[in-house]
Amino acid sequence: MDTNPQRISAAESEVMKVLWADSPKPAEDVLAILAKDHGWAEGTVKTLLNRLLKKGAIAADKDGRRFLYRPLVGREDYVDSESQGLLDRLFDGRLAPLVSHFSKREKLNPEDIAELRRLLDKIDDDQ
Amino acid sequence: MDTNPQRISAAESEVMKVLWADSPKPAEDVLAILAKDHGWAEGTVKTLLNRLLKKGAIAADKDGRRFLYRPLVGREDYVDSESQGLLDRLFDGRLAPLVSHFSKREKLNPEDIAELRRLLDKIDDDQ
DNA sequence: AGCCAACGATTACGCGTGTAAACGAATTGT
DNA sequence: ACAATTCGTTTACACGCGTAATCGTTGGCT
Repeated sequence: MDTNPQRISAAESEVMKVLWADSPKPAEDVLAILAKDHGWAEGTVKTLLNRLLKKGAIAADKDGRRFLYRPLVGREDYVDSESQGLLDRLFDGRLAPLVSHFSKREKLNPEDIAELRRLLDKIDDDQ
Repeated sequence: MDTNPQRISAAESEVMKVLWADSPKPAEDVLAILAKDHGWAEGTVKTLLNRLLKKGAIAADKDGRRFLYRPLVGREDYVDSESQGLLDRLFDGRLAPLVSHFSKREKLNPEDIAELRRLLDKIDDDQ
């Protein structure tokens, strides 16, 4: 059971990031990285790993005395649902209004614009 | 006190949307809209208005026996912090990777692409 | 003057989350 | 074999949020 996609919280997503970057990994390695990056205590990381397990977002495979954790939810899927959600909530589900917003806020430098243009050209080429 | 910008939750943002659309408004009007759109009870809307007041996101001006509510936080600012937050969390703070992501997920139709191109051209013209 | 209606303020309550500590079982070193 | 260490599991706890109900006050109506 648990066919339903459960939400991954902000703190949990930090754990996912670590596993997406390289997995499978023992809890120890995950802890080491998150302790360094976020100052999280061991218990915190353990809790997050367990919650992710319950949510079906990761799996744990026994490897001798310990477990190796790996993501079940793909990073692309996660990123997609998060960004689509934001677009839906704030920009009528479309990208252009978001870009327009950033432009109005002067958050686009010429380099960004050039990069976007290259991207669009490439998309056209591929199609 | 309360110089710090407090976070606006999802439900609260629905109230903000109503006030951004047209304000000032008495609670009754806000309620009417949200009851219709989301089926929220009176108490729910009152709570949300109060939380927004405490957070400093809206103001209430006495108008006879009731209050008229109006936003203090601008919609643009809200949209900006939300979208910048997402970009920072998922796309290294940059727009291009997001657009690239959408393209890979085949969420960009030719019309979207054309619109983006027009946007970029317009930005260039303005600068 | 007293009661009712309207409206804001206070209180409630379960769930998810951030942040851990404590507990228990298994393994390894002595 | 026993103790210490190492992992995973269970329990904890405060806070924000979604979702209201109830309380209290004030102004209007009779």
